[in-house]
Amino acid sequence: MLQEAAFELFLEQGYDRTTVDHIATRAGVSRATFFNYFGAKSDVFWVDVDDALDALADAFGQLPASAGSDPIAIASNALVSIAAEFGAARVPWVLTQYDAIGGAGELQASAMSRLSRFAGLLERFIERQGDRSASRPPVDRAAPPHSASFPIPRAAAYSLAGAVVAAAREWADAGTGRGGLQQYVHAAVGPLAAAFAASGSR
Amino acid sequence: MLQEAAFELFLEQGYDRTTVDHIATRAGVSRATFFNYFGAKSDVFWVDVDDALDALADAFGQLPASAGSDPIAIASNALVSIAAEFGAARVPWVLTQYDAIGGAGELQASAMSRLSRFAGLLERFIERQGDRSASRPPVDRAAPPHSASFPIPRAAAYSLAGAVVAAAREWADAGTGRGGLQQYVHAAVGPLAAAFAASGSR
DNA sequence: GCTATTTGTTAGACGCAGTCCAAATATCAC
DNA sequence: GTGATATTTGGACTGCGTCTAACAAATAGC
Repeated sequence: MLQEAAFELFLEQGYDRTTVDHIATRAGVSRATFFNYFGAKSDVFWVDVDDALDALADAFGQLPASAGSDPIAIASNALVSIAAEFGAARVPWVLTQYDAIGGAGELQASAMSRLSRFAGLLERFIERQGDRSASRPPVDRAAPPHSASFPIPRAAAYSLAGAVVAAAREWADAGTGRGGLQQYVHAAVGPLAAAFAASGSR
Repeated sequence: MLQEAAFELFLEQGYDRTTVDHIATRAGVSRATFFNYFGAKSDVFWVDVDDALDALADAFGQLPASAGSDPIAIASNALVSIAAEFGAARVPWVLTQYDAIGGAGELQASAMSRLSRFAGLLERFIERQGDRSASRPPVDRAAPPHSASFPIPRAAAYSLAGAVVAAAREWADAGTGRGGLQQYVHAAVGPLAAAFAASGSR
């Protein structure tokens, strides 16, 4: 309802010219109430994505630690699985409308906290899964890296996160014949899972 | 000088309690002058990184298009090469001090524009290099992706960008025995170059 | 049903980043 | 030194986000 009011107004008059007061008035509440529901004006963009990140955190929390399995492949599969819930009709509104409404700077500024959370979830998951694998040495952070000792979880996590962002952008840009997000995520993360698996076994 | 003033004050009283007025006064100029040099308060964090991105854009602009060469490997090499300019003593100040000064939210909010620029440079470079390769079909954005037709430049660009971010974080976290950034970047992007090369040849 | 407590909304004050503009000052070329 | 140009300045302003006390609505207990 607040989100709907915001989206209507953004389309009518652009993001920058829409104030929080406008949104609150359109929704029939006070401005202070807006801030009870959203931490910032730009948070209205991210409801679906934040929900998906919650779902991902839940999914990771429920996967048992599997000694010997490839954590990056497991993480990739979880990503593809979450992506399955985003059919063609469920593109986050802002991804298809941001050109029309302006506000790309704000969108960008607010995206990083989501990306950072996402990468953090991936990293911690990969680390946790990887901790059960007896073949991995402790990470030595005080020394310059050699290829064999670079902490794979962080590089893998950030790369996967980047690939998923690329997939989401392709999906959003694809127009009405886009199908679901899953195929895009699968295609984008596929090469990475293989690469880090090959790298981690050295 | 404005940047130095800002960093002193951030250390003395934290990012949030340091206003632009404080910074300007410390530097002996007016507040309006601060905004002649920086678009936003948080831009003081990013001078070195912005310079590095400029250098990367220059490097990409000077590399000739090479038909048949692997653009991702070339891009990776360019990244490693730029990273060579960041010796142990040249860690961007904010990467080592952000815990001490607060302001992590602002740092994050301002990071995305840099990351987005970075990924865009990579993507356009890879596309431009790849355009000379007769073996690549035109990208069909209206159809759902299959592995063979997924637009590799974007996925590769975003993944590489992510990997570099991971490398930079490792580097910053590594403490005083860190050495230069180059080794970290090399280790992080290595698996990716191989992955997308293998994926692109299918 | 009545009272007390808890929860949610509101109006308004405030600080501050960022925008904008006209006036003041500094710099440059001749 | 003069005139043109460039830069800085002070100040007004908007809007986001924070905070608080007052008020309203919902809930719990008797």
